[in-house]
Amino acid sequence: MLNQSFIFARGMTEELERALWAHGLTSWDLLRRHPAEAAEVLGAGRAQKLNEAVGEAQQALDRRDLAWFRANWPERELWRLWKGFCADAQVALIDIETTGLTPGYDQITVIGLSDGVVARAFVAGRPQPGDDQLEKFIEHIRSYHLIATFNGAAFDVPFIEKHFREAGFKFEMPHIDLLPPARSLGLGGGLKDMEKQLGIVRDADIKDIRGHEAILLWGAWKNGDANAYRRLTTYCKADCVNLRAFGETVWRRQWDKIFTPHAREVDFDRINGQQMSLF
DNA sequence: GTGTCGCCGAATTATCGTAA
DNA sequence: TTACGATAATTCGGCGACAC
Repeated sequence: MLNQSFIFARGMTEELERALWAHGLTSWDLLRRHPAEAAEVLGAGRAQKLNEAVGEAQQALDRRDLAWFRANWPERELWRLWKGFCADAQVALIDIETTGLTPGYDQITVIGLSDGVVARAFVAGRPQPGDDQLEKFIEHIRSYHLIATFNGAAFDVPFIEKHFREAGFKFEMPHIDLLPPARSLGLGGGLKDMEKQLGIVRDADIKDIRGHEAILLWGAWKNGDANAYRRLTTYCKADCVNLRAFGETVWRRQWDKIFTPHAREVDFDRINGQQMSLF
């Protein structure tokens, strides 16, 4: 959970964070209410600095300062924002289809955008009824507080920002790229391979589509094949919707790895830190 | 005060793997 | 097939502890 993390503060390490959790300081609130205990773990100077950093983060969270989190939260720990940063419906799950791999040379054909329940497709050229013009994407994305992708740090985000560069568009909200945290759990391959490893299933008619086939489907649609259009947009939207279950699983497994084994619950008021009990 | 050592974090470099 | 971010490995610099 976001407000149980201290790793964002300068000078913090995973070891120190675990030591805080093991001493019962398992949230921002507990840390701020028990500075003496924090000083026991970190030393007075570092504890004071951490307290200030937590206060700054809490203020940024209260005023929904997305830019603060984008600038100050360590990239490799952004997956922690999955819980506690904003409502699920404010997390934009994004996937794109393109004509190739090179931003600036290849073109975006479809952008899929989902809140995890429903998905819409923003399509280049002439979208079919029910879908939106590609250019409408930047209007819709502004209402979200967090974006999540698979390998989006290297692919989707630079592609989208390059496409909308002339409109002055850049993502202002924090971005969770689910690929690195999934890999650190021992999952391998691309998104579809990882989904299989996690038991996440797709509809039968699109389950075998891979990225390179999206290029062929786009070409077929340009030649008038309406079924290719339907398969392409369905595939793109399914990639987005599935990111919800994928992200939930990755987050849960990560949290169970780093937090659950180390954290202890302590009733500071009752026993003055003399006795601990396991969660 | 000076020099050495070890530790830690930051910066740099090389390699890997994924996206369509 | 290319670009780019993540990761691991390596290097560098700052700092404190210690001995002389």
